[in-house]
Amino acid sequence: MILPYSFYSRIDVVLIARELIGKVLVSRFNGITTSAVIYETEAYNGVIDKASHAFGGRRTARTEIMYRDGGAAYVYLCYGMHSLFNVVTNIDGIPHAVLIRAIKPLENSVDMLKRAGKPRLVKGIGDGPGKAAKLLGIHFSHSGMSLLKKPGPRQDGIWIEDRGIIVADAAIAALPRIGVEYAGEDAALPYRFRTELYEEISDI
DNA sequence: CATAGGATCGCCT
DNA sequence: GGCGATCCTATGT
Repeated sequence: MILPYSFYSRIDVVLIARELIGKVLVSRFNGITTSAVIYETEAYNGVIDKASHAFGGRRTARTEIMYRDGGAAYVYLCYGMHSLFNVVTNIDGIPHAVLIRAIKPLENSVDMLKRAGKPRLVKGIGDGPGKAAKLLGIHFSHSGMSLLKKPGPRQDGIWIEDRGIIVADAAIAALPRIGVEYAGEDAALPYRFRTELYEEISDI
């Protein structure tokens, strides 16, 4: 089933980041539907989180998306070349987000390989936030799209499904986030979640 | 208007 | 492990 508003609108972005492990991220662009299992995420805890783009209540044209009601895509350009895909959580006015850091291709991997410019599936193909977004064809111009409804077969869209995959807490490591050294004491918070279960390229 | 720097990646050694 | 790519975004004058 597609994850509903009630999943995204909750107050605990760290819990949501953990629960997104094992969920299936799906995109449909130009009639091509691709999907992948999420196996690494990071929580960004709004205005009190020094690592967040919304720290201190900062509002700009870019970060405005994060202040929206839960269930929207926040996609931004990093290092001038990588689109990084985030899920907006919490309710209108509270800028929580979860960065999707790693995915394992599921359906239509051939199309994902084309996007990645790779000849075949290899370990690590979707390991990294820039690579994950690229595999699914997600671009920073898609920032603000709703994740709450499946598009029609000819419509573009991004959504997340729960397909009943259960990942035990014991299989999920809580780690410090990557690339946020500037965030002072918040850099050490265990807001990154990762499981090794989907790192290998094989059937699920 | 000018500028510094970034929630990264891939290739090189 | 080091470095260059590459350009938007935020901030400051």
